[in-house]
Amino acid sequence: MATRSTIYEVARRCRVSTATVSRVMHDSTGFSPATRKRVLAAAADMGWVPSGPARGLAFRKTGIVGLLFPDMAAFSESEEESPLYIDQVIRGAERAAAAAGVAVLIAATRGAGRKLARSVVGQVDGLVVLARSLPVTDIETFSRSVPIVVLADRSNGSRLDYVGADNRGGMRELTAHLLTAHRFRRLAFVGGPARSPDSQERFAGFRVAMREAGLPVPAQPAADGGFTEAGGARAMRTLLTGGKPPQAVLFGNDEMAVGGLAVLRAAGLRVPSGIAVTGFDDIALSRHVQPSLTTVRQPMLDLGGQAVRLLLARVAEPASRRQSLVLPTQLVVRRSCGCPARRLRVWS
Amino acid sequence: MATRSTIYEVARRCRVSTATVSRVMHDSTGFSPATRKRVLAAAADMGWVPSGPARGLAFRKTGIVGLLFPDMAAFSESEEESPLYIDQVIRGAERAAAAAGVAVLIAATRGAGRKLARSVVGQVDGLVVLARSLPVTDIETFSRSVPIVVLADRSNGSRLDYVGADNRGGMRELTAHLLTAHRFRRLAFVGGPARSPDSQERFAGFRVAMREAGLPVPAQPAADGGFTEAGGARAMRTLLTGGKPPQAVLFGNDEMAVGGLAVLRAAGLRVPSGIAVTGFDDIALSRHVQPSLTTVRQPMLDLGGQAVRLLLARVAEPASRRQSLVLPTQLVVRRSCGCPARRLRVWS
DNA sequence: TTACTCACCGTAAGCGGTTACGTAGACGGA
DNA sequence: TCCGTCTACGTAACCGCTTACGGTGAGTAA
Repeated sequence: MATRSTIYEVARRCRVSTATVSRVMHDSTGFSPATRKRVLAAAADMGWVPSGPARGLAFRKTGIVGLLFPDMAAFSESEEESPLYIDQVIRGAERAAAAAGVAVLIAATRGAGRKLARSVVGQVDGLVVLARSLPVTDIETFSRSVPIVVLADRSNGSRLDYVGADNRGGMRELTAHLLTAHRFRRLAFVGGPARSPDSQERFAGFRVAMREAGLPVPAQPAADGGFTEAGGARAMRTLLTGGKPPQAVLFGNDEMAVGGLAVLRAAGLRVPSGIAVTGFDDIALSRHVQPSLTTVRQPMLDLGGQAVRLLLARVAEPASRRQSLVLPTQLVVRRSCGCPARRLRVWS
Repeated sequence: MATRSTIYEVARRCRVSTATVSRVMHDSTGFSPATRKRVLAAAADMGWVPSGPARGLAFRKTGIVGLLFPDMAAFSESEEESPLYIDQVIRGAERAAAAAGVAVLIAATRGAGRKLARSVVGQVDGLVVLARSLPVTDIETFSRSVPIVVLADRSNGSRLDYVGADNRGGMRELTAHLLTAHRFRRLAFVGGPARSPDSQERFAGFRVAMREAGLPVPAQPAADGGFTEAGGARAMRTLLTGGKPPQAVLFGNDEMAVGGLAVLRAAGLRVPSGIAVTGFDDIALSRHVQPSLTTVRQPMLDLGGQAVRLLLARVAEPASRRQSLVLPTQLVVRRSCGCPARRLRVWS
């Protein structure tokens, strides 16, 4: 049951050589229509599927690209969750890959998984590495055997292709919106994990906007919410217990903002009239929470898609110049910042 | 740049044979501690990663399991989207796989992708096939070369291992809740795509509950929303334009329910006082919409996880008896059905 | 000394495909 | 008839790794 047949068996079945079978399968030339028919028929009714490893070995190409990502949620120790947008990145990557006829091998490196990562590297034609899924030294090592594009983390491997979103620009634009359109002055920024490049870049954008407005520029985020809903709630509470609460809280991502909103609701504070709230990412939730969340949209599908496209380009042309792609973000103004309600979007 | 080195180069570098290198790498026996050290050092600083295809060929195992799913959203023709829960299934599968040290090869078969599916089959030790991603005949064919477990679609291959959620039971329980706790009598069921097994099973559960309550049992869903938010909105509108509107609308999944809620809000109808609404799946959104959505939780991570576990079990023991696993669902009572508000969950 | 054991290691035959190269036969032209 | 060309195949080497098997030298017992 479930026994793979080989090309030899197919060949024997229709009294030709394996070379002929192979040729027929690649619809190249060198066989008569009659043999073609026989081979195809034999292959079909034997249910023959060519061995991937064998082809990979002969071709020195597997037709697979790898995608490594952190999945911290699987650690019970750390409450740190994998941001929801990873799913979207995977989807985007898969689509771009499918368009090129290649499949995607995914593996989470939960801090440890060195072993698995190695085996993935051995299997693929190229690798997309999401931020914080692999120590820099490993990326360095692996990039010696396989092309790599790093996603959303420019901190490492300046030699490598890079794709990321314009976190800085996005947060700067959002901050400027709060500063100019709403004339808020006391803003609090809630960061994600301290070592997360996303978080760092967004905080940097916040600082830029503050500086440009001539306001005091904090050296650190006002609180740290670890990019999780629970963490956002905790951060919100600490901000509330301090002295004078801020006029607006900028959460480093949407999930934290959602947690923050729940705390404010429970505390009887109105959003945005009492305090304004914003997020980042524009996850599916954000349109639906009450009040709807002002945020910055990250082109999540595109991140995955472009990463794969870049990767395939490099696989095809290994010597080409290094590419660095920063995808634009988009300010999404909804209710939670204090902007007037707009007509609800109802599906037509 | 990015050139793979081979085991021969490693062997030559430290003046041993490839056999020895291989032995060291598998920490089997047959070498001195000194050679071990040399080999390890050489391998490390050459950045050698063993070729997956070569290993796969020699071992007749790749250490990869495949996951095939439909991704209809990529079709512009059909508005039909891939349900959000696919992401969760993928995550669950990846975790279970990682626990066993194998990676997951994912590929969407967008109706067509026969070619890609074949190549996936050739690469993997086993395959998980999500409902409606492959015609039954293909599943049949592929199962001759590789173990397959089908996910969420019991319609095909009774010979194959199966994992699914108790859609029928879940919808039956939910319907019974509306019938007994709320004493609703006029219920409308909104289905997904007609050929979706999920949709069919849920509708079946609805019918069972209706019959048990002695109420008229519809032969068809009251409307069809294609499992999408937009489709749910459309379905809701048609239900509203008919004669006497139902007291409660049971959507076949949460996404449609969310679309329905938006329409009701726009139409000025209150939920649940004017009309009750329920969903199915318990996606992340459902807790956050207004009013929060009463629904049935599907163990989405588990679906993927158990599928992979079953698969690996069969790979290890090909002759074992066929397994069929139906995971329980869980009724999640929130506001949209008319149950009293409960304390909001605030993260502690 | 001889024989035997054992640790350590090399040789080479696969695994299942691809493909460069060789060849047999048909056919046409001189 | 002979030679060249072209089509339709077969032969066998190779891709990089694993592993059964055989070999060598040191140590040990007889």
